[in-house]
Amino acid sequence: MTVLESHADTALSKDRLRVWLKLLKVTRGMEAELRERMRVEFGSTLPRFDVMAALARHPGGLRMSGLSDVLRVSNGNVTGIVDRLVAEGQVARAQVPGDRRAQLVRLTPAGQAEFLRMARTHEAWVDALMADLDARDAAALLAGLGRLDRLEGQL
Amino acid sequence: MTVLESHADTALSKDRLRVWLKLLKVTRGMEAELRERMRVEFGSTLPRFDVMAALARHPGGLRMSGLSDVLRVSNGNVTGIVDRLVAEGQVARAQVPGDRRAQLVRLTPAGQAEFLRMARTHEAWVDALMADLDARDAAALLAGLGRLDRLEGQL
DNA sequence: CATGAATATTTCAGGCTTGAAGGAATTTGC
DNA sequence: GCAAATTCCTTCAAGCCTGAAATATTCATG
Repeated sequence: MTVLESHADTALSKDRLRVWLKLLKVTRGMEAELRERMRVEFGSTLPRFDVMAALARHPGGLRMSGLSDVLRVSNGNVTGIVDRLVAEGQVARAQVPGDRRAQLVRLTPAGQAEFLRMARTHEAWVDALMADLDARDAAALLAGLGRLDRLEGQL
Repeated sequence: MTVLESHADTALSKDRLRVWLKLLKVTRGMEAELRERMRVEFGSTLPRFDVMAALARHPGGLRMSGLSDVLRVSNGNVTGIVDRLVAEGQVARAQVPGDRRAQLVRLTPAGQAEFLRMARTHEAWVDALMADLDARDAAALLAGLGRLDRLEGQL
């Protein structure tokens, strides 16, 4: 950091703030659109879809705390979402042999089928929402976002 | 769109999905960090800060529906947040002369002072969280995000 | 001017989210 | 083997958020 940058409110500071505001705007906008479509098309929600996606990537199942870690969401939150998925029959809880505290959560066959249906559609939605992005734009965004992602980990 | 791109799951599709997932991860991560700091440092929240920021940019005040438009949040949501800000003394509701349906919401002097304090700190937090971003990165991100922002408006 | 349409806001149910507190089971250290 | 610390999960209060319904007021039109 040079002397010229050592005070707040440099041009760079302002640009970073602008990036943050745009990041928020774009992410919230896309999320709102995807949430609405999820609701109308599947009668589901993004958090439920996220849980199912995590379970789909772990065919052996995940513990509640495993879900909490993977999704970076509080434990209590996972409890509520899994409760609803169980009520819908998309997911099942099972005992963990050696540990009576833990629960293993797995997609049911119905949940697996439904997830595949949702995942394909969801991917197409994202693709359409990002239609303006060519391979170059995507690479540039991934690079920039990668920097932000790395820095956060350090906190 | 060329013939090669006319089926789902092209490399570009995958890249777009990757961008979306990273966007979500970075935004959620930063938001969680900012939320926590807002809570600890100011006993406040991002939604309340957003409302105050909108009002700070409109010294004449905003109607409830104006806030709803600017923040892109539902009407009912604004009601609750403004209720809390009123209870805290940061914001006041006033009658609109010609229209007894409407409410004009304004920052109180205390709310204005508190907002300035929060805004300065918030900007510094964002700056620090994005320390890895140089002017070039910021410009690239703004450009890429701008494309996503534009496309959404078309929905 | 009356009445039906449009507008501004609130209320509500349902769901997501957190942080904190609590209960149950396991692990650790002596 | 046992007490203390840790781990796993749930519960809870408070807040945010949406979409839909209800209320109140204003506008438009005949």
